[in-house]
Amino acid sequence: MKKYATLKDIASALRISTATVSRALADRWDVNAETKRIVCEEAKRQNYKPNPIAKRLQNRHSKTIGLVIPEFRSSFFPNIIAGVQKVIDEAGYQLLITQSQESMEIELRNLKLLENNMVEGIIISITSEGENSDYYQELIDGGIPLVFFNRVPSKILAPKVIIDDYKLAFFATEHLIYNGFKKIYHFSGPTNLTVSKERKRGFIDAMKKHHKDISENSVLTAGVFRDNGYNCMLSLINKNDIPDAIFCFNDPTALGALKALKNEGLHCPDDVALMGFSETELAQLVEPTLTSIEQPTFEMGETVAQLLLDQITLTPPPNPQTICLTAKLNVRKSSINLKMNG
Amino acid sequence: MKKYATLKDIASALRISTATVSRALADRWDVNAETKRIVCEEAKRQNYKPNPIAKRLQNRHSKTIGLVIPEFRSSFFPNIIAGVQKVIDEAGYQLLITQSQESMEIELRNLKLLENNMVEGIIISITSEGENSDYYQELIDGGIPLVFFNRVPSKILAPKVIIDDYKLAFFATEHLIYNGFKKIYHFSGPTNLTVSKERKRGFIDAMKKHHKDISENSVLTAGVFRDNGYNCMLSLINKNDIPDAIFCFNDPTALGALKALKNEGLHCPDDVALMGFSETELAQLVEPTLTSIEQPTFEMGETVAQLLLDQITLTPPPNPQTICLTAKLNVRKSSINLKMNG
DNA sequence: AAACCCATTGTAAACGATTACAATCCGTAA
DNA sequence: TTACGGATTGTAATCGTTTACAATGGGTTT
Repeated sequence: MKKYATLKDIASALRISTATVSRALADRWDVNAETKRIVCEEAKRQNYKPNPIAKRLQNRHSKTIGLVIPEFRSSFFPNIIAGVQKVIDEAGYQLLITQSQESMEIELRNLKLLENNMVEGIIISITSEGENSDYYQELIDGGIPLVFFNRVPSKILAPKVIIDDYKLAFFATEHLIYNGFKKIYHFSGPTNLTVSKERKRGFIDAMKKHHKDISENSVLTAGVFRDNGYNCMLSLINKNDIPDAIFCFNDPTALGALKALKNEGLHCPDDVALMGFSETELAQLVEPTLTSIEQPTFEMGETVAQLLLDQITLTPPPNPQTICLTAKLNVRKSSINLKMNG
Repeated sequence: MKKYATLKDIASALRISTATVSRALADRWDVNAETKRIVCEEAKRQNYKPNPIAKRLQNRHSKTIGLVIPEFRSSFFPNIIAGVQKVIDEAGYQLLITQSQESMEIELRNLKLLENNMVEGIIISITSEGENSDYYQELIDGGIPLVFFNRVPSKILAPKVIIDDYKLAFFATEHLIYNGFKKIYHFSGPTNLTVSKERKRGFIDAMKKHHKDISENSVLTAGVFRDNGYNCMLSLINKNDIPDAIFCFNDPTALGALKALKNEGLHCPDDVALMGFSETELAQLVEPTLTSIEQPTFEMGETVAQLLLDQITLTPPPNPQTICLTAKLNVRKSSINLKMNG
């Protein structure tokens, strides 16, 4: 019936106390060398494995941290996970990964699941649906530090790792302007996300700076998925309101737009130039290759993990800071003005 | 100092025993309604959350299962995770996800990590590097059931979920043959993986059946990554040994080959037709779109999870069975013979 | 010989929850 | 009045491990 051998089993087999067995296995100085040998032998014989649950109950920390990400279908989040894992591993912590699938409800369930597993902290990028702000705050108040990255909530005071979405969107837009495109549109992300707002603001300010026409039609709310970009592009085509270039919220929406163009017999960048954001692996594989902003994903993972570890291990925990990483623009074929550059 | 409120805290605040508190919170019949009310009130006031670790220690199971996958950069494994998660969730279990990054060493570390977390079973797809067979057996013998999918070990007796790689590789090859391609090559996977062997066998048998030339040059060992396909293709081009069509081990290698072709100014399918396997999302996005075998990933996840739950919950556990799911061939542009079909 | 130290081991409490069993109180039937 | 049953609560053991403290026994010092 019993699956595991316990300290008690070893102790009774050797007719000594569990305390001695525990000490022997921990290789403590205050136990006889010969006793150690015998205990270790018996432990091996019984295939003893310490019960980590009992250990945790004893020393009251799980050495585990939780991760909540919206999805891992694009290469963006997996790369971040790799960075997180590296730092976490080195610190002797374990990582519990969950996936919210862009749903607030699943996110909430995941947070509770992690809480139930007594994680010592949580790293999270919020869903495109919105924030469970109340629960974030509850967790923090309850002693479980949260650290946000990429998609961060506005109202919560906590460490965050982001890139300067505003500046990069500004650059991206200027890139399109400098390339000679006239009618430039923006497919923006979910309205409730800060990143969406920032990128949109960057777009608008860049357009204004260069005195480009900008109407209410210039910005369309798309979303985060490929379908969103596809539908947006399609609606523009149907309205026959076709821009020279589009700065898309992210790569999936840009790829969706690209697909719509192809389906309707239009060409990129000849008819419509496209530009993505966040640099998924696909950007280099599609035809034409996609201009995009490359975020330092691995580094972002490392940074956010380190911030969380600081919250957990340092006393008192450092004040929440927002770290802003730099990203870079990768120019590829999808944004090159053929009319202008030959 | 103390982070969490415990039963004892509530008990002493109300001057009753922890037993009563425990029973009240569990909403048991044998406790006074008024007491229940008071206890619940006090619990809320102190923000009491039951300690799951203590619970686990008590009832001696973690209600957690582990998952080890090689990577989640392609959409293949993420889809499987979604299927697993659905079944697991419904059964009231939790999922601990780990990533072996195609490394035997990391896989071993992950297995130990899961073991230390007292998972009640493990779902695993082995790395392309090889199998930790001895440890798999040790875990199984130690009472932690393993269930394999997709990439399965040959020597271990355990439930498995696969597709009929042989048959599908056979079909895939025939598809190329029927399309009129003459010189057909195969980029095979890592030699130690069963799937590699099976797909290769399917390829060879199909070629033989149709009396196609097949030399030792016809099969090149590539690997699982895009780079592997790229390098293989490049070496063929450099040797000027260019086939009409290539049946690739998987989509990444096919995409790598595609990239090499493009770089060298060759065209697909005009010069070389390509065919992938396992159907990542990318297949439909690249130019030309990639013919591939579509595996029922979500269903595979559901199936493998159910097999594991059976092992855990049923007594006696059912005999290990190997379930073979069916897959389908999605014909796209990369394998259409333009010379033949106009 | 008394006092003390050192090495080694055991005892028992603790971590937070659950639960078999016993105990208490009150009302009611005999 | 006694005894019994039901409702409610408490006591204490248990899960597997760690650890403060006490205990033992032998050797050394004075």
